[in-house]
Amino acid sequence: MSATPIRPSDGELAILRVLWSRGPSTVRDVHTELSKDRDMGYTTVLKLMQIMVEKGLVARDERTRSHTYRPLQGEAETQRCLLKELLQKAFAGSRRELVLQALEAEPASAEELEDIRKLLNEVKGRVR
Amino acid sequence: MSATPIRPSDGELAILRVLWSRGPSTVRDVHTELSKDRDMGYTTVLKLMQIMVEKGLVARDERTRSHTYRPLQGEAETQRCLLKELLQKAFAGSRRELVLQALEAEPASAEELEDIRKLLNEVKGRVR
DNA sequence: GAGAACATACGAACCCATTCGTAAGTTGTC
DNA sequence: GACAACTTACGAATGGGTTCGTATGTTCTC
Repeated sequence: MSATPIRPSDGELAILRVLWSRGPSTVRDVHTELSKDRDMGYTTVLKLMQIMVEKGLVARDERTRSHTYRPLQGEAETQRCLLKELLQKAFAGSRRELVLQALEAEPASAEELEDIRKLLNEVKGRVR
Repeated sequence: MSATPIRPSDGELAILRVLWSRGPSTVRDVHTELSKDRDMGYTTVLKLMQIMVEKGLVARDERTRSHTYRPLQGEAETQRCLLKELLQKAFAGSRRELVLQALEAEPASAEELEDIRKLLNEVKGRVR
């Protein structure tokens, strides 16, 4: 049983994504990774990660000189949390509408649709 | 051809939802409607709607004493805008993952899944 | 016409997320 | 040991969104 996931801010989410893909990392690691996209200072990332510790989004191992951080909630879990929020705020809770707009957001390719159809069957199999 | 939709904030989205469902409305209308859920002052809604005019989210008709406001972008359009943003920020652009987590966010009922399956077929028909 | 009720306008305060400069401590190198 | 490189800690500025008090003007009612 896990606690209800904490909703990360945009910046926090970006950091979490690095941690999910890289595994436990130092501030330097994360900063290096994020610097590929945006341009941000080292201490900015540090500060953000410190805040994330307070919030309980990540845990910090201080045994090494450069502290290493690891995520405390999973990627799927966090995605569902964010999705659920958007579902309520913008779709009045209608998942059908959400999926519809997700598919129409940009023209979907035939493969993509086929892929999702398979997915649907799997989920369906689990329900009955 | 319409301009790219403007991303509304949470408060703005709540107001837009009222306008979409009620049609052109006054500040009083919107405030009355929103008050059913949250507890917010009249001038708060007014201020927010004034800002929305500046942003180009709504248009204001000042011919009547109580100005009436109407949305300048559609609901589906706005939903896609928000969804697209989340898709990039939390799902690395993978719509498959997004749909998966949407379906697993809460146990989906069999009807709901069937509903979405039909939806998928429709979209599919449009592609080929 | 006086007063109540209602409308808009606007400035100020507040919260949260983000950003970064600077200080201070640790490690490593010569 | 001195200096460079690196690390964490922390305070402060900034910006967007939200909230609301107050001022001011208009309409309605008696």
